[in-house]
Amino acid sequence: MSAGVTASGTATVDDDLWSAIGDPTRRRMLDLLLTDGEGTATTLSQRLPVTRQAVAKHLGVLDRVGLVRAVPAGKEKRYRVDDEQLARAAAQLASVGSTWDARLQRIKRIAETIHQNQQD
Amino acid sequence: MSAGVTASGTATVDDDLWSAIGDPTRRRMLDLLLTDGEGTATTLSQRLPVTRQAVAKHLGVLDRVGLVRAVPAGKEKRYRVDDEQLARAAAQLASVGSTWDARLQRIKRIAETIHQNQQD
DNA sequence: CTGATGTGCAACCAAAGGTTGCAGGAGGAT
DNA sequence: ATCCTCCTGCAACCTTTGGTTGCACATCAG
Repeated sequence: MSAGVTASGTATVDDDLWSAIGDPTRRRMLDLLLTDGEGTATTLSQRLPVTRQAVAKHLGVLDRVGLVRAVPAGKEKRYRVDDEQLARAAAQLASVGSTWDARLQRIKRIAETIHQNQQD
Repeated sequence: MSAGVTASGTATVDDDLWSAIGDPTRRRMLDLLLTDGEGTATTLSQRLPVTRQAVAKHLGVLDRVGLVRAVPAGKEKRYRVDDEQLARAAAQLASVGSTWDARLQRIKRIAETIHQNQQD
């Protein structure tokens, strides 16, 4: 059930990764993990408007796509961001963004060309 | 129902816009609209693995956040991408991506500093 | 051992993406 | 005007997913 390529075959985006970072709560969790260095389901839930169990599920999702790694420490289970995977995710975000920008530019350019030709 | 700022107060991301572009089907619809220039619920659904009704709902969402604009043309209702809004969305994607990158860099730098201090 | 604290699992709820089915409006052909 | 076709819009329904509550189990501190 992974993904690959969009309908137009340009973006080459991993849908699993996207849906993982598409959720606002998960994005905030990543933010917290980045700033704090690490965190458990309990500590994260204290700084978020959701319950510990919800956070635990999200951590499961993030762990499954590899954005986060669990480090069991006795009683608790500390989670830390996987740098490489997050970098990959960030790259994909930037990629899609710049793809859109590029197309918008191209469209604008074409529009201007048409405008010029009509003036001839 | 808008949004604003993440838990750490850094990103300033519009959650409505994010959730709009977070859906893979909607992203592909935007792709198609960008490449084709315009499209109706029917034409888009023909090039996507979902039904016309599903596409119509997505167009509703995209229209609500302003990423797309409807242009009634007699029998059919043509949709076109709103350039400014999509540019805004692209900027936000790039913003979050670069924020993550920056934090990863900072963490890496700190780690290296600690490593150095330990060697003293 | 006893009491906190942290985790894990299960049942349950609501919202969202998706489907089928059907009624209705706009054009083209006769 | 009529009929047929095509596209849209609305409603009911299913499934997944983000979220909750509740409870059982494990681990550390006293």
